[in-house]
Amino acid sequence: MDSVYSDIDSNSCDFFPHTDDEDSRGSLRSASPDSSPLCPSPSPEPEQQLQQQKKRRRGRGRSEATVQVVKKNRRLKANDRERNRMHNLNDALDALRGVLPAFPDETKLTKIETLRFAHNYIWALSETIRIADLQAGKTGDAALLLSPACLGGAPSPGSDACSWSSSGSSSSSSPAYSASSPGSPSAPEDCGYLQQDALYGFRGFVPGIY
DNA sequence: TAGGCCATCTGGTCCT
DNA sequence: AGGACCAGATGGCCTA
Repeated sequence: MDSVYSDIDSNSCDFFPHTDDEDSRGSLRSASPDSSPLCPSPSPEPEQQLQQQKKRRRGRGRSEATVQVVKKNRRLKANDRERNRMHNLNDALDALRGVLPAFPDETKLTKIETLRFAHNYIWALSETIRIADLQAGKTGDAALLLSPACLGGAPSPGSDACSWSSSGSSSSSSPAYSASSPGSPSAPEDCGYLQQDALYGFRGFVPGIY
């Protein structure tokens, strides 16, 4: 709309130097503070001050300029909160990127890629567990395909604690990216893509749930 | 240069 | 009333 705040915002990213109270007190000297209608300005100008005071009494207790400044300050404060909120969101996304298996020599995942990859990854892990359970039930062998550390807490960022070993054969350290839609809860019985096809294909992944 | 991604601003809505 | 959350708009940066 207007670029009034563009300069201000670039300078107010790191901190918000003053509060609403400070603003209403400090920058509203032209318009008298709303908190003290009975206390006139120290140097009463004859005509304009009287008119402003009349305006104040007529209105809701605040002059137009005061309302504008208060609005502007609220907006700046809201901008600051929104900025921090988005920073927190980005921090959480970074933490998620750190937990996910890293691409081999690839650029940082975008936001949407991170979310989709995490979705696929969780789904693939759960599939692995499911298959492991099935196989364990068949053979009576309780061999786990994933280390218990992978099943319990979150792996430390960048660690290999959850190295991909869905079958133990052709795993390498590559993550699994399901190119098919993992949104479907019913996974196909043939889970070979967990080791192969699912890898590196998620950028073309068309999610069904987004 | 077009398109994708991102950061930020902004106004609206909901919640406490 | 104020804060959190959300979605749309906008402009900058980067890459194919």
